[in-house]
Amino acid sequence: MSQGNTGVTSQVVNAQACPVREVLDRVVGKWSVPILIAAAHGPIRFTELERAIEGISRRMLTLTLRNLERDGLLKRTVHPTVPPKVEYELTPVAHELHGTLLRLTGWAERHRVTIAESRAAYDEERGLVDA
Amino acid sequence: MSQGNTGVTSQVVNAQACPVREVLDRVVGKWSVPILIAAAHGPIRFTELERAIEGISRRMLTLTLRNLERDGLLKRTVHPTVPPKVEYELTPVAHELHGTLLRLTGWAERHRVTIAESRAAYDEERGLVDA
DNA sequence: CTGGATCCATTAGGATACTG
DNA sequence: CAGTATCCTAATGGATCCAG
Repeated sequence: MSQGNTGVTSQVVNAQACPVREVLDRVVGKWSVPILIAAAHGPIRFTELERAIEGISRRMLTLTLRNLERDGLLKRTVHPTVPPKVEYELTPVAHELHGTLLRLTGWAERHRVTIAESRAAYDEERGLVDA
Repeated sequence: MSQGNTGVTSQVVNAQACPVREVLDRVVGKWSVPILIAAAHGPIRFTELERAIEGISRRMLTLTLRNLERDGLLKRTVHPTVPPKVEYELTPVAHELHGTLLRLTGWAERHRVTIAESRAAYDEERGLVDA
């Protein structure tokens, strides 16, 4: 049991995670998750996203939206009205990811206190052992 | 259906994703996922991780391991032998995350070709429409 | 073997101002 | 409303050398 990794793991992680990591880095990037979750309930407008996420800059919202659209995770629809109206919605591929993202945030919610405590304890041991 | 986001989403994303995002940024960071997956099969040594992940620098491996240990996701065991032997293994909290991480990489594997194609198509439309 | 420390290049990302 | 462009700082991360 203590040797379950020797020689096998390297191939699993190498061959699969490497091309996958590029995808994941993009999809699970800093702002991608909240955007995908916010857009999961239906088409959502630029300004709505900007307010919903709070903390995101207009610049990063634009950049992340572009990347998600480029990767085929978001569908961008421009309504040629005045003032302009642009809506973003998940593509089928992104919808498939939604459940997993909820699991991810669910896990984070359930354990965020425990994690914070662990971090505090760790810092205390190393920061001011006996001062 | 096209208005499912108005006013409701903002609270969902704000109140939940914000504290959660800090946790996620750390856990789903660039190198955390491959490390957690590689360590899921049982205790694994520093050098084994270094070879298994391939592309990670010794520095980033150390830093990410420290963060994961600090957050209580990895348990670090030092065997006082010579030469030293250090093993990392998932904590129960991290084990709870493992299934979700596999879903995540599974999704990335299934769609990475589609995503690459989408990206290429997007670039072609904008890069050299008729040149 | 398992790191820590330092230096340096790249990139992410905020602030701000401007536009169709 | 929905962006784009520019500037500038902070963080990321590789390379290298040193150490218990």
